[in-house]
Amino acid sequence: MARVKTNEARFLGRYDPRKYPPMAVTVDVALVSAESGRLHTLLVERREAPFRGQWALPGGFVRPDESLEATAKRVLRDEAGVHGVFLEQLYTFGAPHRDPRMRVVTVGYYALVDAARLARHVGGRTRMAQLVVPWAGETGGPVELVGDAGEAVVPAFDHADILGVVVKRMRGKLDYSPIGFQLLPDTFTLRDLQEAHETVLGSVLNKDSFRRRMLASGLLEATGERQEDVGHRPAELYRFVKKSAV
Amino acid sequence: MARVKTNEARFLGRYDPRKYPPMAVTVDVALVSAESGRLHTLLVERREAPFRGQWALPGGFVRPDESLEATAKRVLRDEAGVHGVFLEQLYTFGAPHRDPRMRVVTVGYYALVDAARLARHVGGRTRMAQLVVPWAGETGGPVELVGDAGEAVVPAFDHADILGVVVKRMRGKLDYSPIGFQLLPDTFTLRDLQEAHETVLGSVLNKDSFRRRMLASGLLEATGERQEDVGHRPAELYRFVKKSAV
DNA sequence: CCAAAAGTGTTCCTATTACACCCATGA
DNA sequence: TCATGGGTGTAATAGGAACACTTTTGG
Repeated sequence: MARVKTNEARFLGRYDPRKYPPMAVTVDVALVSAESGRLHTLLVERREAPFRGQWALPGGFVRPDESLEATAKRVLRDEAGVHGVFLEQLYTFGAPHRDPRMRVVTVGYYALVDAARLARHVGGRTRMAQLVVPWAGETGGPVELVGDAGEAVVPAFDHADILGVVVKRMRGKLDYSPIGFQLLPDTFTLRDLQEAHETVLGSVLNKDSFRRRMLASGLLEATGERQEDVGHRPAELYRFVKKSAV
Repeated sequence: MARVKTNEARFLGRYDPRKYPPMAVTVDVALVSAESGRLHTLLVERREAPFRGQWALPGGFVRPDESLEATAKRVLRDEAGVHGVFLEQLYTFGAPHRDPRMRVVTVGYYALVDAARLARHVGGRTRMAQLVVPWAGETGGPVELVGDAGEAVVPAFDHADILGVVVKRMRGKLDYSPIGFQLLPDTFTLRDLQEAHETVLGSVLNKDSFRRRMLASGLLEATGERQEDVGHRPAELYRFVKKSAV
């Protein structure tokens, strides 16, 4: 055992990492929200080549002593100004020439926030773009991005593909995982929640069964408060509660 | 607003990819099969430090002009001797000190084969180990590995964690994705298929509803042939057919 | 003829869907 | 009082689970 350790120590001392092909690892984060039937994401203007002047997902190189998730959190904080949101690893993209500078493998993450919070952090070098999904269900493929005026926004790198995987993942998880709540503020009505689900899925849902399914899930807690100034009967406001283990 | 800009400016100033210490990207592949209620995976003996003499998943560095999936296929071919099997990206592991040599980010893949085919490629520097899953459902966590004699096998690196994610992923996908077939030879009985599912899930399934569910899925095609020499009524042999788009 | 496992028809149960109707609010 | 959407009770339906039963082989 000591022998092995000694051998390993000697090996590590002689080890030269530079003989391996240079490769960079980045993390790109798709920050997504849903509002009035539309999915949005936050983009950052690139100030340097490649793709200078184009819009890209918030992202950055992984630092030597930083975990992948820590990189994602840092990027979200520094480039998008948000923290404490739902964040999950998505997929890793490593096509040889996806970055013209050098070989860059990027680990894609996606994060979910409510629309108001996303809008609060737009400005300067960042903007929002709407996701238009040109495929149904979980077919998959890149998404199209359009700006406020309906103009096409062509993202840098393979970020349209990354966003496509985000939508596919969200559609897949929505049924069995409480990610819909992540797109809403702290309190929300059942209709808000249903709209968020419909926006992600790109299809309409049955009102009654959706209500019952959500209430039966045990993930919702009535706040006792109601909407105000809504021009019709005000809906109950609910809060998301983590399902407690039995 | 100005605050955000300042952050971004600092961010840009700090980021010069050339300054960074080298980072390596590897691909590790968990080749899994199921037989008589047990999940197995193929391990390779490490001939060099770190973890010299220990057992690890087949893996290797991503080459400069090689996609991640190409690396996975090469590793499967060169180290495990199999090709043309189900292969899917799993998750990317990048904890800072998971490899003592240097910072190594590894993209985990998993591949599925039938047990006979896995056994055919064992020998020399490779062995099989049984996966023992110490958690129920999709709780998650590392798995334990045991050899033929029941002895514990401690894998190198974080490979026990990777295998844990494999099992969790398989359990999640089994219901809505035709991955069960990938664990079986070209023709198989419905009981074989049910056993494979039960092995992955770690729980027993209802015979009748499993049969009907599988036959209704349209993914199975009766070959017209039957088992031979089985000591009881021989079962129909089925074949997996890709669901054709309407 | 018996044991063992394949395969099938029927019923039960549960969860979703669909429909109908009442409720509460602003205008 | 009307329009609008929230909220609820009830019936219809689909799919899985459970059970009983028949079928087909080897011994």
